[in-house]
Amino acid sequence: MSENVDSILGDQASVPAAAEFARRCRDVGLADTPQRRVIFAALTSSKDHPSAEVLHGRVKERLPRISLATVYRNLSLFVEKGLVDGVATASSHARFDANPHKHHHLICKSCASVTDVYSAAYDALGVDRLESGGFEVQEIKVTGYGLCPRCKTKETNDA
Amino acid sequence: MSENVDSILGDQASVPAAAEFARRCRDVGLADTPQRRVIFAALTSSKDHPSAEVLHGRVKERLPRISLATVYRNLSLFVEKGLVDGVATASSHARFDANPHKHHHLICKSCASVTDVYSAAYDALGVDRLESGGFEVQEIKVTGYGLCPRCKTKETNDA
DNA sequence: TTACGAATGATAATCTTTCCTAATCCGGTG
DNA sequence: CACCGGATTAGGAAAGATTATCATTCGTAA
Repeated sequence: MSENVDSILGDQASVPAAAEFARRCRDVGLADTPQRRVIFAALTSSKDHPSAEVLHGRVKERLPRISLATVYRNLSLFVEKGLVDGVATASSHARFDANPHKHHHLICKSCASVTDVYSAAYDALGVDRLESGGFEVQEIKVTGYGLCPRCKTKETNDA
Repeated sequence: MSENVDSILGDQASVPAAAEFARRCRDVGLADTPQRRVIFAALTSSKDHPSAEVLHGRVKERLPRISLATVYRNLSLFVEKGLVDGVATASSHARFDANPHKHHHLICKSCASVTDVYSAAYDALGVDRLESGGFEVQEIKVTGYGLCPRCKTKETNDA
């Protein structure tokens, strides 16, 4: 493991950033590995929103032997632990409904079930409260993540 | 094509529903095919939010020869045309950022680019305006879909 | 430094999308 | 109401993307 892991962030920032990352890993119960340092650093220095594959390409410049699976695995872990933010753009692994009324969704983090919800308060805000920088917003989706009633009681009993 | 396409919805409802579906297809420029009728009917009669694969299983009871690709293709078309609603539950085809500030996303329907946005108005509403039926909401994501500045000017020129 | 649990890399399995060709749908005609 | 022609669609297979598995290596705390 001889690559200079930190230089992605630039040499001044690298040492504090590495220490900060190590601390955040410890906080959420993840080991501080070179691969994770590089993945996180590459994402931090990305201005776009790269996909796992694109990020893998960037990371490989520093760690040529890193596996694509490692990138997928850790991005997903980072999202789960709240270290990074993920957006699903395409329809993959999607779930569908034909409910014709305007509604939003609640997704259970534990069992992945989906529930329809209605919220006049959110609908009232509308599109223009989210527009910025010339982006024309046509539709807004609000999604809540948490625990469905069934999983909530289950978690309580486990603890 | 001898299967009884409409009976999924029950015999009383079937005839009006079929005509209604044909009309909606015409409105959005899609041909009215047996496969689409069955897919849509199966989704309409589903109380859960089935995935493409699950729905394919249900549809196959009526059209045993229907291809999984057809189900994926048409669900995606239905979402695009607004006939049904889709939710991305897993991380597939996801895009990532390490922006540590609370933010939401704008997704361009044309080029799929992702932009960060901040909205005090939406953040102010908070979690409880979306809770219902005992679901414990821990986090809310607001996503806007539309046209980014670059694609907006492009569309204008095309038309 | 050691020992144990966790993470990586490689590959296989799974899921989703795309491509290509033959069949089907739709509007206008006879 | 059956038929024709152009455009759209379905099926099947192949490509692409994501996830799971497993032996080996690594990180961490004592």
